[in-house]
Amino acid sequence: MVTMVDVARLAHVSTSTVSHVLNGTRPVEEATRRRVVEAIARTGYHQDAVARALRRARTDSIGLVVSDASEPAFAEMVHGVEQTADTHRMTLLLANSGEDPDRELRAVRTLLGRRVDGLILARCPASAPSVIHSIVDAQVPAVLLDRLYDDTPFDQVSADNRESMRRLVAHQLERGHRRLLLVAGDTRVPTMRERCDGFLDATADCRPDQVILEGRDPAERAAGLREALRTGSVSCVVAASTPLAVDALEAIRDQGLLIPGDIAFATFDGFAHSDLFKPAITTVRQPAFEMGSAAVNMLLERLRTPAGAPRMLRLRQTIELRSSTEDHLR
Amino acid sequence: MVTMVDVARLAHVSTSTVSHVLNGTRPVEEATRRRVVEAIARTGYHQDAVARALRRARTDSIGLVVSDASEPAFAEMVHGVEQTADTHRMTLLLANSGEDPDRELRAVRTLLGRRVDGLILARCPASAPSVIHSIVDAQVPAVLLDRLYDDTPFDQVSADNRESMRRLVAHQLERGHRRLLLVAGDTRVPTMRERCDGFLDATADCRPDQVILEGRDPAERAAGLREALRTGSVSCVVAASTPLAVDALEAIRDQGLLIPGDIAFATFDGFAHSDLFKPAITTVRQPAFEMGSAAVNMLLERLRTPAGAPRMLRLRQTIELRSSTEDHLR
DNA sequence: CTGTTAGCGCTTTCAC
DNA sequence: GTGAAAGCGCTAACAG
Repeated sequence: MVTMVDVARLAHVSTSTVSHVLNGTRPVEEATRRRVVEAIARTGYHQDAVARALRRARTDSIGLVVSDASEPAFAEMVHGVEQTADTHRMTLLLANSGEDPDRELRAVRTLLGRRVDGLILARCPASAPSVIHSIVDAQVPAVLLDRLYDDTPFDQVSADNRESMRRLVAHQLERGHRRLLLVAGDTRVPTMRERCDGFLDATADCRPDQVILEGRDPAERAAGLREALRTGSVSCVVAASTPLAVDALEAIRDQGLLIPGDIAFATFDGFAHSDLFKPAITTVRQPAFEMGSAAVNMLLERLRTPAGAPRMLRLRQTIELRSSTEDHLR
Repeated sequence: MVTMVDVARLAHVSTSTVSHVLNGTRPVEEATRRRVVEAIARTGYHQDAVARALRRARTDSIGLVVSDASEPAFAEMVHGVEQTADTHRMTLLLANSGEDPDRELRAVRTLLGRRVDGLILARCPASAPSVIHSIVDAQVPAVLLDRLYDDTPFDQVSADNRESMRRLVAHQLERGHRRLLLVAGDTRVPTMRERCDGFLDATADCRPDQVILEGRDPAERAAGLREALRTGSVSCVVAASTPLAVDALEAIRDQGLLIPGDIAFATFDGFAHSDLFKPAITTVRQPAFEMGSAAVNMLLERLRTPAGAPRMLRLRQTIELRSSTEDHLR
């Protein structure tokens, strides 16, 4: 392996000069500089980021732990994080907890051990408190992404889930729906909790018939859906996330019901290219890429100014109205 | 920061004993071991992976460079890579070239500088030859994923694109289609080239009317599609990837044509949850997750036994037949 | 079974 | 404007 020593020898300078040429950390006479650059080219030298990191005590890298890389919304966030990190010449270390608290803790510890300069975290339900302690102990800045918690000393980035759901449901109420079903999912997940609260906000006044289907077990959910749909006590279904929407759509299809003819339907996060397919589904869309991007920016800002109270950023979601909620079109 | 020296002092042993306890690299008397473990707990010590990597000259990490993280197929591959890397206690460094050769080269160099133990690469079109040179020079094992090249000394993992396309198109010919349109996309990308070749294989014998729409410019593609569809000279459209399918579906919709009534349609890679939406699209599905997984396994194997000829692995794709090609259902 | 010690390749004082 | 040298925290001979 070719090291700075080889370059220095060839250029008849010290390693410190090579280092300063490489990093532009102090003035170097043009002639010297040129000899060094030349020597680097001849030897094919490349800086060793590991040694550099050890010496400088920073790695120019950030760690990202997501709870479920297979969900499109998270994939987009990962993309946003990668892109923005790259812009700032930071390398991304990616880990996936798969919604498993143990794996999450292991991932966080691994990344801390690798001395990432900062950490971005979409925590999983039942996330261990030691995750937070580990990060605090390591004195590494972190930002929580999407899944927000009250009790943390960290910056946070999320979307206006509660308000978006309130508006979505309010709209359905305006259209005259009085028998609503919310497929709420695992409300231990803050995002889901917020969406659920938004639903309650919307229905608080006019108090329509409503069923809220909580719980994380898909089989149980399917049964609940079947039951609710069969009795015909529902005119509008709202799913709080894509996987929940899949379950709901399957149940609706299996029940032989038509959207929007028999039942109105809307979801959060949704599906790609909804405009190309039927039913075209009304969707509350997260600015997932931007959320990832914002998380990186917050992290880098915090790296510059470690002091100060934790910040919280809520990005606006957009409601894409489509024919699945246009039941007069039937 | 607490280091091994602190632990050693507290446990009244040398740092080498601490190291050996930590890594299990030599027998340590039970009483000593316990003292060390105790001291580690008391101090809250965590191994510094950076220092360790520098000393051992391996990082227990692998680098992944994908060409477009926003395509679902790639997102799945990333997921497969992450999962499998994690199983082997390897950390994943992720970079995204965004189909830009310069960014790709930069990403590869960055990852090599970080001394990844191996590299997985989905190269972009017009990928620079220096990408390969850099990797060879660094003597880092690599495996090419999805996008395959003849001229490389690396292991490769892909799918049987050519054969799958041949079968897909043969099926359409059997159904009586004689006016075919292939939306082939950027055939500089090997994957696209292979799919295109499979199309030619299938039509070689019976020589139906066929149009092959190549090119990477979306606007140009849209114009070509409009033209081909307007003249009514097409009874079956095949798209070679998801983005191409999007363009095609938009054109078909804008032309007021119905699938499968007016026109049969099939695509590669496709959309998530195709069974929930209309038109339900016949799709050749890549085992994307498995491809990522296989790439990691090949890489680790190569790490163990660096010698030997490059291997090539082709995973089987599956053809999911749906109603978009069932034109008798009209 | 355990300790001493020489670095891994780099950055950064400090001195000239 | 440049160089000498001291480590960053760890592993792995080597020696006992």
